[in-house]
Amino acid sequence: MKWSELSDNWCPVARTLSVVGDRWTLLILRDCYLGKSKFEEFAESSGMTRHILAERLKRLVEEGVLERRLYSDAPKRYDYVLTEKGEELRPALRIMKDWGKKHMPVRREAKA
Amino acid sequence: MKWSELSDNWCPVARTLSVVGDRWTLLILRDCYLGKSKFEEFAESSGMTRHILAERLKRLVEEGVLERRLYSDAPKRYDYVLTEKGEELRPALRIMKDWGKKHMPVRREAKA
DNA sequence: CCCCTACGTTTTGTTTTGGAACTTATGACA
DNA sequence: TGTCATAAGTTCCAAAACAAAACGTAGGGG
Repeated sequence: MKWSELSDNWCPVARTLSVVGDRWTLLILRDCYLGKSKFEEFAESSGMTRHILAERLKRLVEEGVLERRLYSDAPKRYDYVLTEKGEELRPALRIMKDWGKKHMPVRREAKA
Repeated sequence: MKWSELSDNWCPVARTLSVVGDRWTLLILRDCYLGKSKFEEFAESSGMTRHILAERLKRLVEEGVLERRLYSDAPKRYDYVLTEKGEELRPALRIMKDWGKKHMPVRREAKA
């Protein structure tokens, strides 16, 4: 089965994961919860490639998790802010943060 | 940046995601929370390929999220059960379930 | 004019995934 | 004895996703 077919799965967990259950997407949300909103901020903070970042942002906007907002007219610049729908995933990230702190100690040097 | 380098990130969310933040892994955990434990159960329930399933189970065992358990001597058969570490991610899945119910309605026919 | 910022897109080569067939060990049936 | 079924994987190959780096675009500042 392809991942893309998951958005109509009977299981609500699967449908949620069809939006945020890939590599990187939840890291974008983490940055949003930390107050970041700009493309360059996400790119630098997460270490993901600009290619993938652009794709994921597009999808998050399509799904109504983020909103693309014009914040500068000249030159045209857009950033990304959480919608209410996006805010409601915050508790899940909080649990992952606590779980990581407890169960996933850093072994080598931190990189980013 | 490669995904595999994420396990030593400074951010505990990133470290958590280095284990469960890919396509399919959280779906395995969902099945575990629903009481499933067998390879064939996971394969059928999630719709993922056996190839990927085997890889993900191996990783979850390595990370101490699941435990591989001999449940039949002849023929040798193994299944997978949650450790305490694995149990502690359950609340995150619960949030995703609620989020999916609220924000991700099924559009077409359910498949699996 | 030329360089800087910032949000992307394109290109190229590598890695991961999807799908299906195959393996191994055993029990059940006839 | 031979054939079928079960269950946990493994192997193969083509297709899709990804990483890295360069390029594009639309101003602003010196």
